[in-house]
Amino acid sequence: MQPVTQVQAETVKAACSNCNLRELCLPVGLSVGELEELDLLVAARRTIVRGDALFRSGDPFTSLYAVRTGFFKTCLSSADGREQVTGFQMAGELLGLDGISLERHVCDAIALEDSKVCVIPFNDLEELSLRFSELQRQFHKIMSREIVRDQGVMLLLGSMRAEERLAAFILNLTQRLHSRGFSAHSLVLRMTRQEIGSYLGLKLETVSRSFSKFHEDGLLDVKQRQIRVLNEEGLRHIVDSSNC
Amino acid sequence: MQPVTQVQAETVKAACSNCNLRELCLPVGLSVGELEELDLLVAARRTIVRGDALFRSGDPFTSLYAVRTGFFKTCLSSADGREQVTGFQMAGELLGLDGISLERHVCDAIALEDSKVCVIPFNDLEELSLRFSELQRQFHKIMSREIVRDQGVMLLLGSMRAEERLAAFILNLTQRLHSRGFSAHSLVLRMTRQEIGSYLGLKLETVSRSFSKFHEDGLLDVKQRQIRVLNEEGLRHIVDSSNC
DNA sequence: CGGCCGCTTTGACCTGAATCAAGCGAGTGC
DNA sequence: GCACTCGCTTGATTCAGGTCAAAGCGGCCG
Repeated sequence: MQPVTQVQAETVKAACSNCNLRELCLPVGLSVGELEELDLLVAARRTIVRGDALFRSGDPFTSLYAVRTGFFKTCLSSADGREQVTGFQMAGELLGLDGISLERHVCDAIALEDSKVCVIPFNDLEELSLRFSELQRQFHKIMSREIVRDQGVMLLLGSMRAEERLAAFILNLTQRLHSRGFSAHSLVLRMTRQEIGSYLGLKLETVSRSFSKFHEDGLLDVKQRQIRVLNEEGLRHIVDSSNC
Repeated sequence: MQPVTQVQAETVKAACSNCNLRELCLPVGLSVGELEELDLLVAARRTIVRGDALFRSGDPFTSLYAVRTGFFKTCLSSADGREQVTGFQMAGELLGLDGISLERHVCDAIALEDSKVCVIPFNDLEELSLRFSELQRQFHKIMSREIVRDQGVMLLLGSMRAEERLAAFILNLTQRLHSRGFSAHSLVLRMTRQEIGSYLGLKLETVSRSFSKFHEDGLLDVKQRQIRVLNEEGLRHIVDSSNC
């Protein structure tokens, strides 16, 4: 089996076909044969140390990146210096979709902890998805999911109040962590209050105060970045109790 | 030429290959032969009268829609009754991308004036784009553009003040209308203050007050829904004068 | 060990936008 | 032509969240 023997140890371990993230990532629904071809395509890995950029706004777009381990933020900087965190990405999530449109990235992707990504050369991916309709379909679903996610954030930013936003954010994080095999109740925030605030359209003080409020109300245990959800139902109730 | 003779008069007129929107729409970059195949695919048109839905949240997803004439809003309704307008679409823009992910639409698309759309069966589109890499590429770019657009809205909602949001909105509308051959200075709003407010995360009174302010300051001529941009540079200055 | 620095919390105060309320204007139907 | 409705404007008031300021908490490095 040439394809396997010619790659290095780390790479073999990281192949899509035996990656424990494959049910969350691009390979969903692919056959064994298709997976093997995808393995060939996703040859390169990259390690990004905390604080470094995977790509920056203006960089030529060549590849998509699948997060293997670690945690990222994406942020948009407008001409006048405004910065908006547009998302946080964890294992199994795809980065770089923004770049397809203009063949340049339009946002920055910054590692919030030491991270590893699989590099997916986009031309190769497009070519492969000309042959594998399942891959094409899965890729379209991923892009569409991103659009739906963004619209959800628009709903949050456009119509929720501070505590509702934070509650929704925490629930979203725990749910995503849970589906990756982590606890549904305990989490360690990888981002600052500032970054949470930017994402949620709030100032860091407001984020901090809302955390304190949740703590007082027995919904959360908050110790700096260590969060423990004590009353998930209560959080859920905050999110959709708004206009009643 | 069978393909042409077998379709009806209206349809011939509306074929992608001689549609005046083709430079804005899906066919960008396609060859003549590819365009002809696309014509066959986009067989159906639909007329939607003002106030009616093209699709609604929960509807099974079967097709994308390209706006031929008219004007739409898309809006997301959350479980608890919140409503958020997530976008306004005009000629040449694609509707329905949200549905790919779950094979159901997750938002409503409502016609704000009597409108016509081309119906693009999604399975056929995916199949055709297995054969035409240019079509596939163009489709990916359109999806990516939508992601970038949504992130721009997130920036707006997350970090701009009321008047900045409205100024950005007006500039965006005029720019899109202009690139469709309309005046860059005069426009007729197809949506209510309420709908603008929902899109911008503001209450209708705030939208109205901001319009009045722009009028006082000589930036706009506002007569109900008739808008005339008097000082585009001034509007632009408002948008990016925020945090200086 | 001690001091520095970045992040977070908390308090006091301020303000931009929401809310509440009234009236206007333009279409629409009778 | 008149009443009705719907959307828009404008004013008065309120309040959620922003701003400014100070102090606490770790972690890191010399």
